[in-house]
Amino acid sequence: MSFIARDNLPEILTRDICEKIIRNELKPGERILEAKIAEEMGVSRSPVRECLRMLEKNRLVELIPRKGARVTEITAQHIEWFYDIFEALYGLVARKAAERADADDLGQMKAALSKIEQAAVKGDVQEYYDGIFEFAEVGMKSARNPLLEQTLKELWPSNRRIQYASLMFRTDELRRNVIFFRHMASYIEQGLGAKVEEEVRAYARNEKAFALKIANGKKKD
Amino acid sequence: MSFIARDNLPEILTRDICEKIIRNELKPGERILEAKIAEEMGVSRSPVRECLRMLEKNRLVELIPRKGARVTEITAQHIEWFYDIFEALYGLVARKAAERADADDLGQMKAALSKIEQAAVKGDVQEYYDGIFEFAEVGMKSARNPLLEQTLKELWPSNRRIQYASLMFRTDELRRNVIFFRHMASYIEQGLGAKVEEEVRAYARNEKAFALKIANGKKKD
DNA sequence: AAATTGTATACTGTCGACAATCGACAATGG
DNA sequence: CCATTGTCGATTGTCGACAGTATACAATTT
Repeated sequence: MSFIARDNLPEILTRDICEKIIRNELKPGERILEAKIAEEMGVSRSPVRECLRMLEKNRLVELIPRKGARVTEITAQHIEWFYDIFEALYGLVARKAAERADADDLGQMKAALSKIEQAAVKGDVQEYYDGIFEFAEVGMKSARNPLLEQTLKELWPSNRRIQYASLMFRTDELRRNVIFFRHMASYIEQGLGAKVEEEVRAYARNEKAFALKIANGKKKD
Repeated sequence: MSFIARDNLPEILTRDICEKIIRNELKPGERILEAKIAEEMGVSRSPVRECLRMLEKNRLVELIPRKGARVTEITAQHIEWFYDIFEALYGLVARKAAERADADDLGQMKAALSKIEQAAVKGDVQEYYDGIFEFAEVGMKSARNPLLEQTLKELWPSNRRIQYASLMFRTDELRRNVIFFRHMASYIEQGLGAKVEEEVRAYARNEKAFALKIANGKKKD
């Protein structure tokens, strides 16, 4: 009765390295050697290569032909670039979700919302972020655009990477941000597309400003 | 003195298959067998596998673990999904381009514009599309957001695939669309971000409607 | 000493072979 | 006759080996 994860090797490797990059254990600019990873994980280079392609799709590594893989940089500029796209795409998600969410979607959204609220009260940053991603996931599902969903999910690791840096500075912000989510859920329920879109965009700009403040605040490290 | 293309194998394969999918020589839903491609192209399966990952990034094939690759479907829904994203992201490109384009950018943009205008007059659809993509490329460069650029370029093959279907129906439309591009160029030059953005979004909605009309017009085929 | 060339070596790119898995169809039992 | 299980062929997943290329460093020249 073995419950061996029947996930394939490349995905396991990807998750592992992904996490290391997000947690900044693998530093920006650092080289990733196929053979080294392969040996560390006890597999051959083939699955490692596929894993690197996936990480490239997630913008966590940069693949240069015949030169190998490097962990991507993440400067203030990168953060700006990311959030500008974030704003546009989640704005779209929000608007469409308001148009198309059904009762089931709304139920899940409220569940995610209360998770966020409780986490904010407790000051549990980890659970707070879990809740946010859950909320976002329901939103994407409600928007009924799988291509958009896929595109955003590929950016998800970048998002987590950016947020990770500001995790410990966040505790005070949580309560303020909860308000955004309440508004979003409410507007979506009422089908107010334009309003949610603006709410989400405002949230994105807010997040961007916060992430930039942190990034600039610690030039060292 | 051999002028062998020193591009790597995977890219050559990718271009080849990419073109076949766009031209509908490989049909939606059709399976792509690694071994078959490998033999046809006289290479081993390794480069073919990498090529398939790239095609997946471009949304031209779908990769299902242990089941292989299939050419993605492209229904009216897919077209809607695509253009909704197109509208949001190119809207962003346009706005940022208006903020950031320099004299050099504007020069290149005008060159692309006159290429488009001439092609429209001649009714040369191929050159028209070349011009459009050139215009879009300058726009993306001007927007100074490499992440956005990368994201959009990954969607580029999908764009071409959708357009390909309507290529032959387009001749009349060209002149009308040229007006859009004139406006865009002009607004960008004047730095009118909000105006270009709206112009681009209108253009996207226009394209979407056209592509949908074609797609619905020929349920057969 | 600075610039250039040569050379070793550490990688990535590609290959062919083998293992694991899936799907279809046949065999078996109810 | 239907459902279940077994088997086979086709196809993907993984591997280790070798080929080819970039990089760092030493040797050579100016």
